[in-house]
Amino acid sequence: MRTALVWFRRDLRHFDHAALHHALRNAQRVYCVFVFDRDILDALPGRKDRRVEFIRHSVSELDDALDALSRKAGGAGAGLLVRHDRAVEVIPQLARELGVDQVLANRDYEPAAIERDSRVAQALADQGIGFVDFKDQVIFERDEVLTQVGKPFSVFTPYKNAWLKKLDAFFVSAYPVEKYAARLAPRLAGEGVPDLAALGFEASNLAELRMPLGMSGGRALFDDFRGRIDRYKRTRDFPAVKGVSYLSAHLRFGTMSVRELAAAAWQHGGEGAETWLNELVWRDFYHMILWHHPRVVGAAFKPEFERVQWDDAPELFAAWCEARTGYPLVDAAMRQLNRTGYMHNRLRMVVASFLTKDLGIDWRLGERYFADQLIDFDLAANNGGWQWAASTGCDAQPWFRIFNPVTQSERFDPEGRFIRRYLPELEAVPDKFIHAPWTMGGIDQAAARVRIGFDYPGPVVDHALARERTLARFGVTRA
DNA sequence: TGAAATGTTGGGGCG
DNA sequence: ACGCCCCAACATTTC
Repeated sequence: MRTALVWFRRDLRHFDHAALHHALRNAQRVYCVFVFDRDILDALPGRKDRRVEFIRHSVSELDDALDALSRKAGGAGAGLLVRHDRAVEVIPQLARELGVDQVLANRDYEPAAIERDSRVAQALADQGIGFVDFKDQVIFERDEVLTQVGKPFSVFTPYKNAWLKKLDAFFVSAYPVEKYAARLAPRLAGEGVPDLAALGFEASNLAELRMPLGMSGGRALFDDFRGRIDRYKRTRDFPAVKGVSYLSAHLRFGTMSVRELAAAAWQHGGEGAETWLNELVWRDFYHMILWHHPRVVGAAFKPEFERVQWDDAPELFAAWCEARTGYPLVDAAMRQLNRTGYMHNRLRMVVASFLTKDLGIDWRLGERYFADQLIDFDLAANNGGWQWAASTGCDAQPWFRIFNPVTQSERFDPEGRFIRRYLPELEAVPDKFIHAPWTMGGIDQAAARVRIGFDYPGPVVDHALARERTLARFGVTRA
């Protein structure tokens, strides 16, 4: 192979990169491209989108990093080709213009991406250009971890056991790119990373959030987390505490390498690191499930749950989205999501349980809302998480397991610190009432300077009543 | 990666 | 001292 084109998608880094590694090793000249795909961008719900900014920033950092990588290896510098177009058209066109022999990319397991890649591969094949893809974004993919009878797992724990048993240094070793980096093609004249406006977007509040972006941001977050990983198991469920890694968006966009993270956790050992590694296994699990069962996009994994009749309750759904359910932990969580594009994982479970089991609303509506809002949105993990909470998924929680939003609040935000961070109107409410402020009498409300039903809503549903309705609703799955 | 209802046990108050 | 009752604490079952 003489020349190659590496197509970056959700792997926005210049290190430990499967496709880049293979391209540099096997071709004499390697071009790199990123496409702001109009098929994706044009379908986004708004013209302010934190993800587009995250990507744009990360692409820009990648562009610089490729240049530095080339120079360090004695090359003449390099850069990323950036296009704002339909990927299905521009990739084959660019490959032809550059005269490459092969296009290389890292595998994506989402149905739409599989369809896109197969169309690109066909168009390339028509021009006599090869297309190859590599495992990069997970540790084990597709059929790599199977049951003893050779079938894909649908229960997490045995999957995890098999996954851990199979793990060894080989599967987490990095794909080095330094040795042949001088083969990166020199930067072409007139190339550059478009600004946000050129992409048709406006600035969101991402800059004020001071979220660490790009490879450097992922690195900084991981360096910080390594110092806390031993406490992960004890602290991860408390949203007011800095207990989790905050690396989800970096795993989503590949600004960190999952191999490096898994290797570090594996080598570190101890219950904190093991618990965190477990979360990376969940990620592999849901990607594996999505690849084997693409029908979970839009349908319950367990068919009998398609019989569940969800309520059509647009007012309640709006109250959930807009953080005015009257349950402080739910509302604080939804405000965190709306304001930052992120939500703590414990709270994702709480609000998902609340939407499906307290409000009786179809999990697909919640899934779609998260898909629109989350900066770390990943189809496989989001769908898996929602179906888990709604009890419709593989290895989901049992349908009669219904979170009590007040108990969850008492348990995981005992002093209401997280609640007050996002609901300043409850600032002066005493701890005793912070989880269920509607239980305050007039005197207490006056003392707390909040009028329930005016400054802060009363509960939109009664939990005990909603629980009974949900048990009845799910009864249809029995027979 | 629950919660609520129901069942059991045992200490202490009390006639 | 004894039995009875209450009820908190814990365990088990059910959804």
